[in-house]
Order: sequence, then C-alpha cells, then structure tokens
Amino acid sequence: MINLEILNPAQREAVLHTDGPVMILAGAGSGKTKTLVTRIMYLLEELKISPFQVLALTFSNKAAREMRERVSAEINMDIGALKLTTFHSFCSNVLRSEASYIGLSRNFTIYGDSESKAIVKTLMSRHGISPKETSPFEILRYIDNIKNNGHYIGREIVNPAVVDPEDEFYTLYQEFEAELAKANAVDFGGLITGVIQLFEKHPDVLDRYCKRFKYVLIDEYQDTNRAQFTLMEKLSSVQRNICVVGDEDQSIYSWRGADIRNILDFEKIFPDAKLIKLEQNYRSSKTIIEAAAHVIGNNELRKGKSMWTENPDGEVIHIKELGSDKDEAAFISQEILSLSDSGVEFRDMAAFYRTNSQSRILEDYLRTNHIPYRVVGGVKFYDRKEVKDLLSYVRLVVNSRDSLALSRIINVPTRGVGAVSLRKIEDLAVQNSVSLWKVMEDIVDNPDNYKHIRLSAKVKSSLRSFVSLIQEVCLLNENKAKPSAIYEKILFESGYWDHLRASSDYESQARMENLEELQSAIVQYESDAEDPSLLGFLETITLDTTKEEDDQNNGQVSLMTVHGAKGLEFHYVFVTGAEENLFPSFQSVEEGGERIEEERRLFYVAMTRAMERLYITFAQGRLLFGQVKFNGPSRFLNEIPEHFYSWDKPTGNRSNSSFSKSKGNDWDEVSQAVNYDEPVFEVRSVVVTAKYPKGSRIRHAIYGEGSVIQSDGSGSDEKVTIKFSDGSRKKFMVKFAPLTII
DNA sequence: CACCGTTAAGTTTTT
DNA sequence: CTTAACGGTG
Repeated sequence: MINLEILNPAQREAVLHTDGPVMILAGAGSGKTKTLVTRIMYLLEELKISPFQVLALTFSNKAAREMRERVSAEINMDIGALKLTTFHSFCSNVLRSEASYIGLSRNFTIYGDSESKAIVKTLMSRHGISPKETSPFEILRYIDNIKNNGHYIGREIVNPAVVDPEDEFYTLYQEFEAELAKANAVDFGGLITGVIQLFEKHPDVLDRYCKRFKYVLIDEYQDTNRAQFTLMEKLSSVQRNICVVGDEDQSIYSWRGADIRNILDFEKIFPDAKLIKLEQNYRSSKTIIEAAAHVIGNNELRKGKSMWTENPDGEVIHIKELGSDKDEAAFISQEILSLSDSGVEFRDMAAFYRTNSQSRILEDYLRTNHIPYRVVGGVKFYDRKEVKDLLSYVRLVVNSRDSLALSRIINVPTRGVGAVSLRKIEDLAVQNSVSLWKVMEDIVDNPDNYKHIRLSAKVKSSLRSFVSLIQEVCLLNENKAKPSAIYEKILFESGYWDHLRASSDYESQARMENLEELQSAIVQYESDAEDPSLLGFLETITLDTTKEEDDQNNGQVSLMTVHGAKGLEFHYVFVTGAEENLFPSFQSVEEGGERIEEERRLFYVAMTRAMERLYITFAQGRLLFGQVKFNGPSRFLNEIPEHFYSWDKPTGNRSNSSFSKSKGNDWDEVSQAVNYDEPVFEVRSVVVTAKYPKGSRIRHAIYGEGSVIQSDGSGSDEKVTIKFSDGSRKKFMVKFAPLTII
C-alpha cells in the first residue's frame, strides 16, 4: 500500500492524475523526485501496471539511477523491466533492436562531440574552408540545431527558417550524415532523430512501442529539445498518458537545443492537459526562497509560479565584496574553516562558479588550508588523449568501418605510417568506396596489387603487424573474450604501454596511471553488466560520463559549475564570481535579451541550492586571461531586495595608483599590501574615471560610430574594445586611437 | 616523419 | 595564465 499521506495536496494530485496528459511544474526543492517516484509506484502497485509498460525518461544517468534506486527500495517487485533511463540510452536501444529497418548495422558506434568535430574538420578541409574564417563549432552548431529540431536526411524541411536547403552549410550537413553512415556511426542528436525517422517510416514499429508503453513520464522537461518533444509525442500518441515534469525557471541548457517553448506551449499542444504546480519549497529558508523569487521574477519567459515555504526566515544572504579573486578564495577558505570549527560537516558545504577555470584558484586555497574538497565534473576522464587513443583501438575492433578511430591510432604509437602514407590509403578507400580498414587488409593480403602507390617497406611491414594485431583482437572479441583481457592485449601488444614507459617524464607517468584506471573501469563494468561485451562497454561510457567518485561524497567540500549543481542541495552554499561579464557571462551580456534570462535562471538555480546559508561573493578586480578586469557586481545582486542581504565590503583596500599600474603578477603583491584606511570606493572610481568607460558611445576617425563594450586599465594604459555599428569588434590603445565621445 | 617553438584565442556541457 | 594548433627545422 502506498502512503499518500506524506504528500501535500498538489503532489498527491500529481500522483493520482494518471489519465491523459499532465504537466507538473515543479519549483526548486518542491519534492519533484519524491512525487515522480511515488507516481511510478502508484502505477505499478495500485493500478497494477506491469513495469514493462512504463517508460520514464530522464536526461542524466545520475537522475535515472537515483530514481530507480528509490523505486526499488520502496516497492516489493522486480522492476528490471521498467524502462527508466535517459533519452539517449533509450533511443540507442531502440535503434540497435530495430537497426535493420533503417539500414543501420546494430554494432554502430556512437560519436561524441569530439568525433563529430573531427568529421566537420575533415569536411571543411575538403571544401577548402579555413577554420579561421569559419569555426568548426559554427558548423557543428548548425548541424546540431538541425537535429535538435527533429530534421533528418530524407525528411522534408521542417522549418525553412531553421534550414535553408540552398545554404552551403546544409551541404556540409548532408555530407556529415554521409560520413556517419559510411562509418556505421550515429551522433548524439542522430540517436533521437534516428528513432523519429524509424517511427515515421515504419508505423508498425511505432505502433508496437505505443502499445507497450501505457504510461510515459518525462523528467526535466524544460531541457527537452524539439526532436525529443516529437519523439515523446509519437510515443504517447495512442495511450495519451503522458506526464511531463519540469521547471521553466531552471531551463539552463538552451544553448544545447533545449526549447523552453516545449514547456510554455504544452497546453496549446495538449489542450486537455492538466496543469499542476508544485510551489511549496521544502529545501531553503524563507529568506533564500523569497530573494530567489524576486530575481527570477524579472524574467519574461515563464509561466509563473509563486514559490513559498513554511520554513523559518533563517539568516540574511551574505553578499561579500572582495578585492581580488585571491581574496575571494581566501575568504571562502576561512569561512569554511570557521564553519567546520563550529561543527558543520565539509560535505554540507559547496562552492559554485560560472566557468571551470575559476576552480583552480579555489582549489589552491583549499589545498593550502588542508580543506578536503572534490571537484565535480571538470576535465573529463574519457576526454584524455591516452584514454581516447586506447578507446579508438576498441572502437575499431567493435566497428571496423570506424575510419575516424582507425586514422587516430594508425600511427599511435608511431609506427612510421604518417600523414603522407595515410593520405594515400585514404585516397584508395575513396576510389574503391570501401572502408579504410578494408584497404589496409587488402594491402597486406595482396601487396602486389598496390605497387603503383609506392609505400615504403617500413610502412608495409608496419601495416602487416598492425592489421594482424587488430584481426587477432577481433577474433577474441567474436569469441566473447573478456573485455578486460582484450584491452590488455591491445595495450601491451600495440606498443602503447612501452611507448609511455620509455619516456620517463611526469606526464607519461600520469598517462600510464590513467590507462590503469581505464582498465579498472572495464573490470568494474564486467562485474556490473549482465552480458559484458566491448560494444556494451563503449556504449556505457559514451552515454554515461559520470565518474564513480562523483556519486559519493566522503566528507568533502564540493566544487562545481552552476550547471553541475542543478538538482543538488547543500546546507551552506557559496556562489562565487557574481560579477558582470562573468555571471552573467560577457557573451550573454553582449547578446542580451533571452541570453540574459538564461543567465538569470542560472543564478536562480545557484541560489536555490542553499538550504540554510547562502554566500554570494564577488571580486572588484579579477585576473582573467592574465589581465586584471574590473567588472563590477553582477546585475543580479541589484535584483535582490535590500532587506534580504548584508553586503560586506573588504576590510582593507589598496590605493588607486597602485591599482592602475598593477598588472600580471604585481597584482599579487598589491593584493597583499593592504591599506586599512581608505574607503573602498576609491578602487571602483578607477573604472569610472576611465576616459571611455564601458557603454560610452564613441566615434572612431576611420571606423565610424560604435560603443565601448570593454574597458581595461586606465591612464596611458587604457585599452578599449569597441563594437561598431556594422557588428565588428576592435581593440584599441586609447592613447593612440583617434576616438571622440559622442 | 618527428619534434619543438611560436602564436592565437579562450562559456556553460545532462547525452 | 593556460592550451591547442600550426609551421619550421632536424
């Protein structure tokens, strides 16, 4: 029997309203996961729905795992058949099961961002587009955008505003798709569009899935893109029991295609939809909730919820103004130490930052103060060069058509098959329209047929041993050898390990340790998986990048980006770097509009992580790209009503003159040389006395009118970045540039 | 073909 | 200040 007494009325309604479409708008800390878990239990236990007939999709593996654990802990039933997984993993499963319908081979490789980028780069060079005029990212974003909007090859153009078939980029998109098909690979976006394609071309297949899934649940609905929306719509088209849960105020991934319209327009698309708002917050103090509500209230793009809480007022928000980024890190360390002295556990404290690069200085200070900490996210293990190299061997073994993987490792470690030889072999592959691997095999088998391309004896002998190594490994793989055994064979017989051992520098040492860690990851996978295989391992790591350590906290302070903090909560929270051009980021400041709204949502997410005490810190000057920047406090601080915070200025100050002269490492010394007498405003006046402060309209004798978007230094050192009316940006030394104020 | 020095540019990243 | 990517030399 399910206990519904523990739910508030809105939560209970969210559980009990099982017929027809429902949208649950769940504010931060409103018991969203609890409600979802209870709803699933209610379906299974009270309505006697088979776990096999329930589909629950989340965005992160972490969320999926957590939910599954909670359901299985509270229910006396085998929920192995319950499809509770991520969008991408679900789609990958569907594609592998139904691969034959759309001309895929079921051992397809999933390409991540870096693989996609590599393909784009080769396409660009083929078209003679230099990366200087067009960034590969621009093209990637274009391709991504097409897919996020649910378009795939062969489908009529979804939205002519998004996709113009005459566009040169569209040609690149088509070629990109052709490359993927050749490599028997699917990228992240393609997993989703692939399933849409499958369902549109084969209604019988769709029908099978529709009949199976009587109930569909979507978590983090604010982060779905149009393609995911289309998919969800199709899957629930027969039963119409679709339940989406989200919070438009926590939509922080629009730059990855998340479409906030999915949430704003849900009721238009499903006119019979039931709308339920979970507005009571159980997490934070009343002060934090009300302050955060004021900030997010400045956004236009929202449906509007009114968050409230029965929690006590708690203390005011501690806004702390500091001289420099170092002072900020020092302050946070000191504060953590004194909290710890008064009995607060390290695990209950966290510091958030807008950009990963801000973590370094914090780490330095935490380390010197002997504070245990963990960095969540950050540099991804599977992005390391050596790890990618070894995984490329594995990918080649699993899918011999993966030419990208092959060309990555054909000369790693160096075997004398360099760019020139590779080029020749690639040309052959194109001419005969076969895969790179097939050509290599053929060169080894029938060397006489390839005399005309003049490969050196060294190259040929290298190819021979390389090909036979891969063939041996493939054989092992076909005979279901243990993935870890296969990995070891590759590691040692490819010469990779010896190559690292040969160079005794510190870096190679670290690389060897990483490869050992990869080995343990495989062993771990073998003990977890039901039917371990190399393919399964690859799939697991491309679709689930969470590290083991990220899931547990052994009494450490947590450091992470604000993005990484979504869904988490801590008793004591430091939101750092609350400065203009940092939080909100300078790109968003420049573009304004919806971009600022997204930054505001990000700020809102950061604030609402805190349960008891919230610190917001900012530095008057910060070392960015080796230069001190004076950005001033974040606009979001002004959006918090005064009575919710205390605003502490630095205890010390440095003189005006030393500030303007300081740059680079001088900053350090200046920062130590504290002058306790002068008021703090002196420092900020430096910014104000700039001849051309940020925002001023100017005329340049040659380039015409524009506005100053950035101002650094002062006096004869002053530099300004100006955005002209034609959109171009230029940087000038004020003392040389012919500028006048308008 | 491999290595080293110079140069340019620099968000966020559930999958 | 970093790091990735390029171009020249051994």
